[in-house]
Amino acid sequence: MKPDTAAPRALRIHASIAHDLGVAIVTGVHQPGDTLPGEIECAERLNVSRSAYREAVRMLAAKGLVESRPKAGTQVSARSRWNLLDPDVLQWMFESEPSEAFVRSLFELRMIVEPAAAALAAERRTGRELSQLGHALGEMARHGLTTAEGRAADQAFHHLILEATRNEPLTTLSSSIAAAVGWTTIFKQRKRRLPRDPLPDHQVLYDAIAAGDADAARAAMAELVRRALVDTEMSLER
Amino acid sequence: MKPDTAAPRALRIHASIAHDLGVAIVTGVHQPGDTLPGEIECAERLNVSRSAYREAVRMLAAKGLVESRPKAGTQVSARSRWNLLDPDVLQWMFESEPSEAFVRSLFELRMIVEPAAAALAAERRTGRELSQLGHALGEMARHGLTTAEGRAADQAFHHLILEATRNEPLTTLSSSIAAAVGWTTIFKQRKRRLPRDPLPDHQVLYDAIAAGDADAARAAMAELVRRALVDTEMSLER
DNA sequence: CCACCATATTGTCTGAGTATAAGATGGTTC
DNA sequence: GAACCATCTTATACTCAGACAATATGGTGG
Repeated sequence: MKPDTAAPRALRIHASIAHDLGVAIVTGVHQPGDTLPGEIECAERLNVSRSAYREAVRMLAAKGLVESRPKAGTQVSARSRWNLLDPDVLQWMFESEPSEAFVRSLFELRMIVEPAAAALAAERRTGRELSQLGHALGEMARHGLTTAEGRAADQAFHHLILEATRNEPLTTLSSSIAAAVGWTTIFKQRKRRLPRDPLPDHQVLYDAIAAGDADAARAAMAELVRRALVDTEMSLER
Repeated sequence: MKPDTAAPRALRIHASIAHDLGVAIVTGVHQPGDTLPGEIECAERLNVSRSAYREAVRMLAAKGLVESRPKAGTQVSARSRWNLLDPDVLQWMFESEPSEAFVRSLFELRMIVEPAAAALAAERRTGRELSQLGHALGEMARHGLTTAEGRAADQAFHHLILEATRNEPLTTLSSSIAAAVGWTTIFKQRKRRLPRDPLPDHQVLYDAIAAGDADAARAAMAELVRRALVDTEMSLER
């Protein structure tokens, strides 16, 4: 299987600056309301051209992190203007120990959205999707969650459920959050033993979706999210 | 009262190009997978400099609408990569008659999220927030939903509820969607008589939140979202 | 209190050169 | 012969530099 997306080997300069600046903002190095130094000064300090720096700032502005105006300079926006659900912003938050309050907020949102998504999927999944779901479940069982293949199957499983909801915004939302949260979890936890076998819960969820039982699917997914919260808390506390 | 955000009088060139290109993409003029003409050609065609055009593309890339790579050019990304919950993207979608399926998806998501938010708000609202909520409700009653003041009070009412959830990501999500949907609704409907007085429903919601009754708040908000769906459908069908 | 103005800062333009990876090319292996 | 792999070419985005324009701030004067 070839990589589905040919990602650039190294981040472009503008992207890497956007990343660094973005991280600095979400971690509070630059607080909301702060005015960044001028373009010329920043660009020189980073040893990049003004255009590269400007493109980075435009990206952050597109994500609501900063606002630029002539004469006023570039300010860090109020948190309420940040696109907290932007995949990049989420990733930046999780790159450096997000506050426990934020993580809990995110899981609170997942707890609202994902069980509802599972219920929709149970009602709308096609036969084809069901069989793909079954295949992913089988792969998870074969390889286990400690292998790359197993984790890929896990992600495929959850992604298939989202697609089965036939709801694009909901799919976007859930996969963004899951990606950011899940990535750090598996990264920090790879040595640690998983506290409990997650497969039975997945099996229950699969059965509910197969049966078209929305309520059972909702309950099973709620249990899975609850487990993910526990795992994430463990990996963040240490 | 002075304007809370000093918005630039006119959109900057890069922002206006990002807007136009963004609309062209979300409306399908440029389909996912399409490769845009080169920077030089596009910039010339639009009579702008390459840097302005590039900054526009960078903004769209930050929202997941396009992907640029040397030699390959700039491609419109698959819909699954779009940040459908980005406020700008949402606004662009609603600027030109979104598909009914998309609108229904959005309301399906609201129907999942907003009642849950109301329930959280009922449990967590402070006394101060409650009194502000009461004030907003009073302003709505005084001015009615046909006046600017009344609509401002309505928005304040709903925003206060979101803040009371103490959940930033959830607040971001709901206000983005509500802004995009609400904006088009009031715009297209301003001449039309509102089909039913929305105030009683707001009153019920307020009472539930005041009483700290999560379930009642959930139900009341569900009713409000249902009404909003009807209003939006009416304004889009015509 | 309002109107005006100076000026710092971002915004825009031009033009040149570099780096990347796609796609063609040709060679190698089964 | 066909499929695979290494190499080269080249289109394209990427980066840089420097100049000028437009904007809105914050002060100044009426």
